[in-house]
Amino acid sequence: MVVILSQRASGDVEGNDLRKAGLKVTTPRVKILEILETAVDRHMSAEDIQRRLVDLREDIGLATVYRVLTQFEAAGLVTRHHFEDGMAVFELNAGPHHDHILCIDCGNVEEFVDPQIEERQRAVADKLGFEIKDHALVIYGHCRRPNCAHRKSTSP
Amino acid sequence: MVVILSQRASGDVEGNDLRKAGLKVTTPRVKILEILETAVDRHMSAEDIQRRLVDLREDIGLATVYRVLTQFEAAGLVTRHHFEDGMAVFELNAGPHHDHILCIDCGNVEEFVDPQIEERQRAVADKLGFEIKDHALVIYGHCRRPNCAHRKSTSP
DNA sequence: ATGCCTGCAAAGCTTTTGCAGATGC
DNA sequence: GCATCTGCAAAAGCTTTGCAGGCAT
Repeated sequence: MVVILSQRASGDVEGNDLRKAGLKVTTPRVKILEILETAVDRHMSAEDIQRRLVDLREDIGLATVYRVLTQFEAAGLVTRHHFEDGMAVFELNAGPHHDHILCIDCGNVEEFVDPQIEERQRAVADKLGFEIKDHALVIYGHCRRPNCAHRKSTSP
Repeated sequence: MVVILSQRASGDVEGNDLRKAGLKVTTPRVKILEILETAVDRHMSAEDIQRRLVDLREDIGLATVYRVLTQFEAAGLVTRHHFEDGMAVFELNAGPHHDHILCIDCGNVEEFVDPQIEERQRAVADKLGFEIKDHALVIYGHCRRPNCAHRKSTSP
């Protein structure tokens, strides 16, 4: 017996996500969603994504990338982060909330959740009389990856 | 007996801070430092500061404000934050490290430190093999100030 | 068929930079 | 007096918007 595990025509699952979000299923949207789903680095800037599109021989303008990402954000499909380098990065919303720790040298981004931190934040907000809507915790540091400082050397 | 508590000619303390930072004591620098020291809201954007300068009848260009703030940042006098609204805000470095909680409605920013959060961050970084250089935690929410939603109504 | 999308180009916003004149030391 | 600093204007980078044509439904 053979079980077909991932019978997914191109645009199938993505199409459903898009339709659920009330968006027409178009090439730019499907492609961008695919890129975000299959990205090695889950945190991409608009330019990163467009570079990827160019690689894939997709003729999609940067303006469209921004428009699509903004729509995705509104639909809750992606989250927009502003790390300290000014440029916005987008991340597919899969799995629950998490925070980020990123390497100053190579740009490596890792995700984590710490229940105690989450808990203490609620306590702090409570004490100060705030009703938490959202929060962003980013730790900056140096990672110990073998190929770290990679980006440092290629773009000095 | 009379003790003179704050015998500070204009530019006195600021001048020392500036000289210590290796910066010439000039009008723009002194004024901007004064504004940051006396600000009700310790977190100001470049534009906020320039508006203040205009109020004080100081003819100082926005470019200079940015230049001075960048120098102050390099000298460790101020910290530049990028909250999620895109515009950078600057804060005078007084007192130890702290995190921020800010109101989505009125822009009210409060500061806090939570030893447990700090501690857990070190633990997380350690587990993931990062050497922490810095971190930014911002909680976004709704505050319960009597005059909250103030900014919401003035700039809709 | 029609109303939502896209590409292109142009504008918008914050921030930076070049240059000639001004200013602190 | 000389190097540093400032003001102005122009440029730069990221992101958004206007418009005419294209595409999904």
